[in-house]
Amino acid sequence: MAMPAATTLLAWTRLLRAADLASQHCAASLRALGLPPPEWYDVLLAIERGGAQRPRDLQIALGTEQYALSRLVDRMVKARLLTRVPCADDARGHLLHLTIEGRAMRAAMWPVYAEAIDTALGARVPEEDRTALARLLAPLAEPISA
Amino acid sequence: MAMPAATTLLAWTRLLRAADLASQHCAASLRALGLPPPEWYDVLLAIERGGAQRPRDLQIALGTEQYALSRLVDRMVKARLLTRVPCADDARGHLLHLTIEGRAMRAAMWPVYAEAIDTALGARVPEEDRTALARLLAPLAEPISA
DNA sequence: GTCATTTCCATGCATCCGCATCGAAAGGCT
DNA sequence: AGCCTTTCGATGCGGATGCATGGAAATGAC
Repeated sequence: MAMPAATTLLAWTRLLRAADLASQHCAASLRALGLPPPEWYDVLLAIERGGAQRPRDLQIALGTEQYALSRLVDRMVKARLLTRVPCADDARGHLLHLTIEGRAMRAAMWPVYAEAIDTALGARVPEEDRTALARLLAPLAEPISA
Repeated sequence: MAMPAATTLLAWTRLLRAADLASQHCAASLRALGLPPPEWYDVLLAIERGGAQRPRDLQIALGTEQYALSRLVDRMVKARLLTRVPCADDARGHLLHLTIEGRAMRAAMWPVYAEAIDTALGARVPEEDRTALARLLAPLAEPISA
């Protein structure tokens, strides 16, 4: 029945609550300005940094579900931020390229996204504690049962 | 443009990733045994601990959106775990009572929920670090802009 | 009392998610 | 070559979410 230790329960509830509040705040900030949700930014950034990629690669990098990414890409293509280009060496897949508007959108989102992150996290935890927090969270940011 | 500090970005990504992995694991564990999702447990526990409550109280205690809770309660009533009882002193609302099955369900969920929490968190972070983690997360678990 | 405001909860509608499954191509085996 | 298995990505369908709004009761101002 493995009753978790009290410290485990406390860390658990705070972890979930903190992440929920933070991501809520971030999504709300973007939405308030008519900008797309955070996931869009993550996709745009990943492609801008890593160059054109295949859905599978993005899926792994971003930790999303396969079908979720597939549909997210659908929406972003429809919004003309991404294009699907047939893949030369694998006819099953395709490469995701940023459009000009895609780059522009990422640039437009960044200040808002950054500000939201700083309000939700940076401004509420001193530098030293943020470092410690990142260190303590490191093992938890790895896939479970590793 | 408030470019967040590097430590802020690192803590940010790990916080979101860690919480996502943890809650995914927990939801998956329950689902694998045909049990309801974690939110149901939280509602059942809150009522079992605090006695019959009004939706508004639960909403605040659990940090959910008003409409989300309303529909969550709908589902739980339909599943016969909860009953809505007219409220004597306020005809707008009602009190949420646990049914026998509600109590039984909470009891049935707990071992699985507990095991999942321990696997996702307790077993991956030593006691000392969990304490530190809880302390560092404390400010972030409070509503933003407070 | 009357009327405006606020609180409490539900719901229509569009979107999004989760699960299972599918078709198609690639890779492996004999 | 032929066939089986694995990988890649999309999608049908039911259900959940978010947003806005609705209606009804309570509260407050006068």
